[in-house]
Amino acid sequence: MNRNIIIYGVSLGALLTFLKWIEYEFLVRAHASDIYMGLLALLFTVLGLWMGRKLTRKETITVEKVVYAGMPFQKNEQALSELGLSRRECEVLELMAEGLSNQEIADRLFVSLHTIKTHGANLFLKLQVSRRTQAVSRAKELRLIP
Amino acid sequence: MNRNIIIYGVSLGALLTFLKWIEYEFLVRAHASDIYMGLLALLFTVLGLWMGRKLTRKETITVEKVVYAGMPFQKNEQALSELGLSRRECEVLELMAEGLSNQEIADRLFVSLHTIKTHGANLFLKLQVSRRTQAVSRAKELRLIP
DNA sequence: GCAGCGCTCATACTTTCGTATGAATTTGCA
DNA sequence: TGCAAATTCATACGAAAGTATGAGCGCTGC
Repeated sequence: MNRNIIIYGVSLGALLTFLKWIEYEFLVRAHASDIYMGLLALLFTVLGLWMGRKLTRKETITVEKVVYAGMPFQKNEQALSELGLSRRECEVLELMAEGLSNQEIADRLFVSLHTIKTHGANLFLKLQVSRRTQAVSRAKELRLIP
Repeated sequence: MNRNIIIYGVSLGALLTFLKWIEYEFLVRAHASDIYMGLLALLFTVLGLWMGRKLTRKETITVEKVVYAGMPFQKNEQALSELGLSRRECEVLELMAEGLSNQEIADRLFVSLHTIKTHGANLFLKLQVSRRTQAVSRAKELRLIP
């Protein structure tokens, strides 16, 4: 186990956490009273990044190695954009991963069963699979879902 | 997305990082000059745990969900024996998680499609689900599969 | 021995899933 | 504003999955 990677893991974890917090707090709930929590997360980020910089002058590491090293799940946005998955397709994929049937997904998203089937077909095409379980398995590989 | 879980994830991540650092530094390399790095990791840990406590006063979350959200997989043998899954059922479950169809599983295990369906039915009964995707999702929750 | 369990296979039926194809509507962006 | 992409809905059919039920075989412990 490389210590540099460990420390970098913490810093990246904190950074990603902060970004997620920003997204959630400012775009979804907008509870101003909790802002200081975000600032603390920012502090985490800065400290972590500083430590990471200090410790990795000599060695360069890949991001993949770190994200898997015990940190909370972070979606692989690059793979996501490369695949060209749309917002709705991602939602369907996540619900598929929870084990919901097409009908249940349709009810959850307030659309028809046909729509979910269409999204599913496009999803399978983009992920190059032919069944929902394969899609979930592949999406996990690509870190599109936890 | 639950913010509490995110923050808890960071704090636990930091804690685990710290423990790993301890293990590495004191048991493997023992470089006394780098101790302040460990202290910073400890600071991370304390801050993270404090934030986690502060943010989870109202809601309680299970530790399992967080600790295993990126840790190396270890099969939950206790849950396995409590459910009473047989060896064959476990094999089928694992192959289901890989996204294989019943027919493919049958071919892989050199048995008939009927057998796999029977195993599947028993599996769903024991896991209290009704579809393979749900079974995989549930098995992941119970840490029967990675 | 034999009862119990796991594994196997089978038939028959229902449900869900996946594919093919077409089309209307909405949305994001140049 | 206009076009491309995304989203939505639909019909129809074949494939896969799931349920119900029954039964034979081999191993293990009492």
